[in-house]
Amino acid sequence: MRRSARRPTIKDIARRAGVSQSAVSFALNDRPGVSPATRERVRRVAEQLGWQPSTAARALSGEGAATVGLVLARPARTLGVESFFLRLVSGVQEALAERRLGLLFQVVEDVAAECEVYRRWWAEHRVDGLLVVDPRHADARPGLLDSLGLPAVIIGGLESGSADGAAEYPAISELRTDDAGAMASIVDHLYQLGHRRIAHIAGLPELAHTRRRTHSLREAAGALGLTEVRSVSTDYSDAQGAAATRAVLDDARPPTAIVYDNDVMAVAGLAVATERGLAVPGDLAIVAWDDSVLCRSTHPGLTALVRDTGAFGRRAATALLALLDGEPAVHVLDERPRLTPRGSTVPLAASRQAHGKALGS
Amino acid sequence: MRRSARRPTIKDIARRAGVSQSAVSFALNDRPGVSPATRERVRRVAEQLGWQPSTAARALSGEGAATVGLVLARPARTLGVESFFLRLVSGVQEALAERRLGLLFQVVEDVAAECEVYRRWWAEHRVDGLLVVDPRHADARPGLLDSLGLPAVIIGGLESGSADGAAEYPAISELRTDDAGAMASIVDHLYQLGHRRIAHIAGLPELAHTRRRTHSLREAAGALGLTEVRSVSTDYSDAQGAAATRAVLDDARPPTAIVYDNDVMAVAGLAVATERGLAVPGDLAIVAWDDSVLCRSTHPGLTALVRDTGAFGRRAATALLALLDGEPAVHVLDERPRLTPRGSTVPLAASRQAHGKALGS
DNA sequence: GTCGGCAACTAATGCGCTTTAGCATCGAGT
DNA sequence: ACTCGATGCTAAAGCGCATTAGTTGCCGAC
Repeated sequence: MRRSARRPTIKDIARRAGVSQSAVSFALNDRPGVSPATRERVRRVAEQLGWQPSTAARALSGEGAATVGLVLARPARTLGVESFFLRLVSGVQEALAERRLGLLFQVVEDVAAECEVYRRWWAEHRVDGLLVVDPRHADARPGLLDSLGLPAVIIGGLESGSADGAAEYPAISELRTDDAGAMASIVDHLYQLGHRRIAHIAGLPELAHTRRRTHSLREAAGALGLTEVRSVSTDYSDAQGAAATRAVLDDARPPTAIVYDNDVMAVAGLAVATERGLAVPGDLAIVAWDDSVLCRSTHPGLTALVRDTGAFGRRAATALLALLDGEPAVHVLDERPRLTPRGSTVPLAASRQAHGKALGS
Repeated sequence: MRRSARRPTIKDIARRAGVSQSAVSFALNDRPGVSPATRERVRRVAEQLGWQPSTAARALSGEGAATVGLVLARPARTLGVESFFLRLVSGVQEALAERRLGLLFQVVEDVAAECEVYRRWWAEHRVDGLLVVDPRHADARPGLLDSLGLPAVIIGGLESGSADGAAEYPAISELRTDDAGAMASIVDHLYQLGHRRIAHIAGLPELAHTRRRTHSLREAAGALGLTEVRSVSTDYSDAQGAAATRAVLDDARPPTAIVYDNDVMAVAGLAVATERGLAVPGDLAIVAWDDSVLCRSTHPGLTALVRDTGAFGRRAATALLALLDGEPAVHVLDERPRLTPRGSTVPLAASRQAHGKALGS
């Protein structure tokens, strides 16, 4: 078995450059105390040897682990089609790469396990900061991370209420999604198409954004004088999406438009509608929250709320970098997603009015 | 700004337990040299203090970084619906969790960047081993990792040819997918349904498994005396899947069955068929390689090749753990995925024979 | 009764790096 | 001429752990 090549250390560089180790350290970290000539020479030797600082040694001497963590708490069952995360992570990495930060990623079953991971990572000195996803109502994680002194960015934002721009915790930022604005744009869109009865097939009720969307639907509908709106919560799965669709369609006064909290359920809902002989968009309009290839592959294509998930991740990571640099925590609102109309919602004039039954009062 | 609580160290434990630091180290690492009583006492103190070994310190004293790496080389554009990876990673973590190993995850644009990441991780001492995905024809990565002395598991396996069980590199294992067996089962299934002209909408041509599948299709078809089979390669996107579908359907003698290398393209292909007025499965049978919610949400449901991706990831991680323990590299063949028939392929008797045109000669 | 040998520990070293303290050297100021 | 203060460097300590080389105390063997 061939031995692995030894990694070069600053000692090797020092020897080759004919200086002390500390001089090398100064030179490579842009610290004063070395002449420009020496600095340049050391740099060249380091380059030539392919030297990279050992993160372990750096971490040990107090520099931090050069790593941020991201834990995804999802039961394995729910990991279905999840285009969101990979794109988010991809964006995150773009921002992290500039600082050569690594991303420690873990999938766990639930939030309790997630908290354990945070504790362990903290004690093990593994991460400098965290990206927290799927914020929940009365979320215990920000408090925990604050007490551990780990900077973090809450991706998605916590509650709807405290949009004050002030930080509750000194080292925990929030990147909020504009759920209220997005929901308003959906409701407006549907209203203008003539819809008066709207159902919202939501995701997990404990998630903060589910609560925000549910709340915003009621607000937006109220502003337009609509009373026949309802939200039903699910676990985001196609099965529950289909079941919820059947439930709302079985209503005495069924909705003429359904808003789904993810693409998977929207597609499942479309299947249910087809199964029942309901024409989409003629008898039922469908809107999906979050676009993906699914929304484009169906017949008709599904009107969807499009956001640039990569950019979202990039902004979240950038916010974390700012925290790591010691800047104060911020609460920022992300840009509003755009509603992209497709075949599943169509102006009244173009829809099959002839049926008469298509739209509510 | 509140200071973060100090992490307990082995020194704290030593002080509280009234022994030396080395005794603590021995006690906690199950090394001889301490009495059972002392060992127990030290353990209790450690527990009480919530002590966890600092990975940085461990790594520095030669114990490895307690981390494995996984790099995904995909242009951001291609990160569409990718249920496979999250499930794979989820499985990987289950196996890693037992040893408290972390997973360093990175998304990059291409294989060149991937290799750079490997080099950097090696130099930075960040990982003990790697999981390599998307193995390619004439892949440079195994050679690189071997020269760096980093153990690795090639997920999916390299070439079809060298099924000799022997390892080319001493610390690089392969977990092969049984593409040949799976393709044979698909072809058999279609053959028994009466199909004689089969098209294969493949993925990226440079991927090893694409080559294996393409090759296996020819083999399996040849064994049954079928000559009218073809493979078309794509980038896995819905767009190219649809385009390839149109291309093969435009053929003078179009296929009566299409096998898609992923679920996204299969759904896109179904949409194309519907668009053209082709009945599925009457006029065209569709098989998807890899199941997901997509295949279940369409009408008809898509016959798919189902594999337990979580278990696959678990096996890969387990193979890596074995390597890290110093066991020799192995080349193992993973279990054959099961073909799950759904509405998109139906026995001849049940399909719309009346049309006559449904099946080829 | 002495000594080898073992059990149970402690002391000390090193991993690769950052950082503080220390040490020459040199030019400028008085 | 001698000091002062930069400047450019080296020596050494320390981060938290594993590990190797002692060090003690005790028991059995001779």
